[in-house]
Amino acid sequence: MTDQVYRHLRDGLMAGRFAPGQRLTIRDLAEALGSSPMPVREALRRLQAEGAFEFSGTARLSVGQLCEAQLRDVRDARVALEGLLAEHAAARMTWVDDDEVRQLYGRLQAAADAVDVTAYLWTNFAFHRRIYQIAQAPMILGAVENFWLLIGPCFVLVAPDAAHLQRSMEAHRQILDALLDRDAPAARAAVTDDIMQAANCLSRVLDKAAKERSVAAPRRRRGDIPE
Amino acid sequence: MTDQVYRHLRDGLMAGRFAPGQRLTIRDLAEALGSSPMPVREALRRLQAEGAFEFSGTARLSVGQLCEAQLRDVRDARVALEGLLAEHAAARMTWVDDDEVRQLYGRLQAAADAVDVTAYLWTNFAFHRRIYQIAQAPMILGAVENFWLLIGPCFVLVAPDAAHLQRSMEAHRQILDALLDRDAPAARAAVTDDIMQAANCLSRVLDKAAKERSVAAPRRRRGDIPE
DNA sequence: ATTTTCGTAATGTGATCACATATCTCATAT
DNA sequence: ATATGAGATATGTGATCACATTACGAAAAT
Repeated sequence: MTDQVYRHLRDGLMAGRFAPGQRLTIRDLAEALGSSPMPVREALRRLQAEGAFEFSGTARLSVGQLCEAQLRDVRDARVALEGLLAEHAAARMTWVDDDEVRQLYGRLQAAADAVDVTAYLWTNFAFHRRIYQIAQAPMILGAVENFWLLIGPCFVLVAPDAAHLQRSMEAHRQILDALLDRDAPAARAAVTDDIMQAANCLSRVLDKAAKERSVAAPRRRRGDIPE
Repeated sequence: MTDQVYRHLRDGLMAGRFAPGQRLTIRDLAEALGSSPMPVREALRRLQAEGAFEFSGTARLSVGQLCEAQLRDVRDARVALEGLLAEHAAARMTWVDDDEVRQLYGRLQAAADAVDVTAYLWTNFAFHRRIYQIAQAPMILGAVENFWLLIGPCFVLVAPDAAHLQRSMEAHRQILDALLDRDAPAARAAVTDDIMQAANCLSRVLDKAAKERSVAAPRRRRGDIPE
């Protein structure tokens, strides 16, 4: 049942149901999930190991939040790893995979048109995951999913930007085309574009948010919640 | 105190003090470390999340072991990630770092000459870690260290191969030279060589071990320990 | 009105216990 | 001698409890 809690939290993270820095308590989560605190503790330790949550040393548990430098690191690592997976996927792709990837692309387009951010986030990860599974390199995919876990909460902030969703769909279209053409270099390039675009958009949004916050709340009071 | 247990196990893993597939029990570890089973459980769950241990679903806990395909994945991921870190390290390197890296190189050479495998493994990771810290990309370094955790136990098998140790030192010499020259492409190439060489050697040793095992013990009895 | 201080409530941590289940051992049958 | 089966042991899991520490909030002093 620890796994059940783990899945729930992991899925919630990727779907953007947690805000960066949001505070949680083990007991509340346990009650919400109808279990004892113990499985929640173990699941949280596991997610802490993956960097998704932070046990702030002292009686404080919160959703992890990434600074600018960390976002840059994640972006670089994703470009390296997902680029590799995209190449392999293009090389190993068979006609059976074509339909599934096309179908996922369609669902992604639908979510983008409906501007349903949670659905878009979820489908986006499913789209990429399905592609990378074709590469048949589960260890690398695991590392990549760990990074997704970290940026999941951040992407909620990008949500309201409908323009980014459509721009992102262009990159996804290029990924799809490259895969259907079995063009490995093009697949890597398209995935790189997608990641870089998302990172740029996120960086812009965070900058703006930081500015607004510094104007609205120039100094922090004692009991202020970090986010 | 969970962290204490975690560090102990993690260090032991990297130093090659655990054999792939080796079976463990929570209670034994707790007794050996002088704590209750609880911290051990949490530390193990954390290490399971990183793939270092396997909770075989059912009352079975063992050190993770990698098959050939997984070793290939880890190799590819390491080339991608550590190559990136090596480039950044060469770019950001200052004269202060030169001495430290040189010193670590000296200790590595000493361990190689003494054919002290545990010391060599440990110093090898310290050498690479120190270099990658210069890259100032802790998220990427974290992912890389996770991979080290997985291959740590495997490298014990390579231990007896003194020839590999000296060959590996040539690659390390090239890494050192590239860094001192602030030559990013050369640093990446040298690190790639190092990783590929180690992977090849490991692959050879595992092939040979598999063959010997299939000859020596053609069929497995009921109570046999997998390794 | 702001800052400081102190008391209370809450939270993570560790320990112990009970339980379901798989594993191991030994006896038995072939 | 080997294979099979049943009893006993051991192991991971979950729950509950006690505790140290910390964060929170109200009250008081400036």
